[in-house]
Amino acid sequence: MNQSIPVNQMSSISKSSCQHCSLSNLCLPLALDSNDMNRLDEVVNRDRIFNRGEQVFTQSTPFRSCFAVKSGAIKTSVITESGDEQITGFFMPGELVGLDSMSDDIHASTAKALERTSVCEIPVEQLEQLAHTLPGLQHHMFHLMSQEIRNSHQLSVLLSKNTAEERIAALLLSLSSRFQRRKLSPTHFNLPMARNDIANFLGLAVETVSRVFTRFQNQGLIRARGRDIELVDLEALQTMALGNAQP
Amino acid sequence: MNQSIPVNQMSSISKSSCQHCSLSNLCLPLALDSNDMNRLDEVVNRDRIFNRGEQVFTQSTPFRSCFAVKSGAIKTSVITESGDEQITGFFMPGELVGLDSMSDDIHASTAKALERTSVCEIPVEQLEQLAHTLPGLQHHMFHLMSQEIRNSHQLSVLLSKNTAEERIAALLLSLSSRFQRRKLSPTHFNLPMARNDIANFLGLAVETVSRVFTRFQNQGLIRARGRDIELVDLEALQTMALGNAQP
DNA sequence: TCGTGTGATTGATATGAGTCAATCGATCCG
DNA sequence: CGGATCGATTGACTCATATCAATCACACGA
Repeated sequence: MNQSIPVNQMSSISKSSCQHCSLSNLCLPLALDSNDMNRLDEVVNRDRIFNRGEQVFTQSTPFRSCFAVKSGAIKTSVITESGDEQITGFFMPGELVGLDSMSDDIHASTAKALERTSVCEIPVEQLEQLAHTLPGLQHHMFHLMSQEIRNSHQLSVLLSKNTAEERIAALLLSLSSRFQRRKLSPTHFNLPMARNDIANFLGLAVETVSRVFTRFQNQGLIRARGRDIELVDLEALQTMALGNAQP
Repeated sequence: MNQSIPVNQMSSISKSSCQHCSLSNLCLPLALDSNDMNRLDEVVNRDRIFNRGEQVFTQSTPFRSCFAVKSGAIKTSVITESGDEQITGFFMPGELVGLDSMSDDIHASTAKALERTSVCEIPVEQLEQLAHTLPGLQHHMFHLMSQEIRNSHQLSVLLSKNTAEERIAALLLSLSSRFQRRKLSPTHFNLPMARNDIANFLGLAVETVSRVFTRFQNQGLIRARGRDIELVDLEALQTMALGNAQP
């Protein structure tokens, strides 16, 4: 159990340990001290690679693992009985995918790589066991899951209360702050997803998304060339995202 | 630790133990054997009563406890920065409220009693500790939270993909199945919430809700007099709720 | 180099649900 | 009992966004 690796050998595995992962301050290790991190290291199945469009897991198949995004991006979606897809989330590096099926036996959603993506696979059975041993990890898991609930509630608010413009402003700002957390530019980035995905996620038609993008561009709020996005007027976007505030 | 109560004394406390709660097969005890249930009993703050309209907890106040609904009903909602309310869920007896704030320090939502409601208060600190000791409870908590995520995703689907009629049909059926779980009539019940709440929850105007109710009534799908609802044609409602299935 | 396909944009039109406004019904209370 | 209040219903009109349809633009393989 305490088979930790001597320090002087660590550099050789730096790429494949939570300790040295550049995302350790965003991901699960966030909750652990270095001793406990080794325990986590032992159960993580590192560096699984998926190409754009490949499924990481599929709705209604047995649920065995959660996945932490290391690089790239993932979308999750549920397929309704009537056959249409609703994207339920976008996941960026450092974020944990699959929590909507925790302690269930089948996946409640499908996860698909939006671009070439590497993930760490964390078998649930061992994750639960570990969480049982390490109170900090259990606490963190609860935290992540409740955050996921709040995110989803936030989406519900967007969908039921906000206009197309407000929804898109909100999405752009959400992405922005997530890039910022990773020390990347919060104002200039590449959208990992297609217009279609944005539309689906926000409950809009693709055409509407397109129109809003050009409108934003004309108003000088953003500069967009395909997936290359520059947020020019953050302030204005923030006001926009807040919606029709009537005092 | 093993201070279980002799069997012959149990009846005297039947009203205030998880063991003898009629909801034990729906609620947290579901995950526990009778020994462990006593541990839970010790930390639960039983029989807190709230009158209609009273807040069980309030958004942005310190988060200390989750609440299990014993009787009555609760709605949870988030208030956006722009000041409007979005109801995020209705909670019926046997259901756990407050999971969206687990392991956070402030409440992410407000919970309000829809009618005279009694709840069991479960302090989170002790709940986490207990979950740490009892793997079954931890597992169940993960399960409940992931279920909450799925519910919220389901709501997102409704809000972004379905018409007013489909949303209302879906809500009625959801309530129906929850009454059924409690061995109550799945076809004849009293709505715990006002039209206004339904509208808010489903992202509709009150007027629309009203119109759909009367339309359903005219089509012979339901019989409604105020909050008294009878589901006359379950089949048709189910087809309706599935939405525009195009084969 | 040229199709060919996929995703994005733009325009014209239709519609589901929101908004505004009036009425109704029930409950409450002086 | 009669006025007041609150929730629910119904009607008339409006509007944001979907839908339908065409074009555009870029990437890719032959």
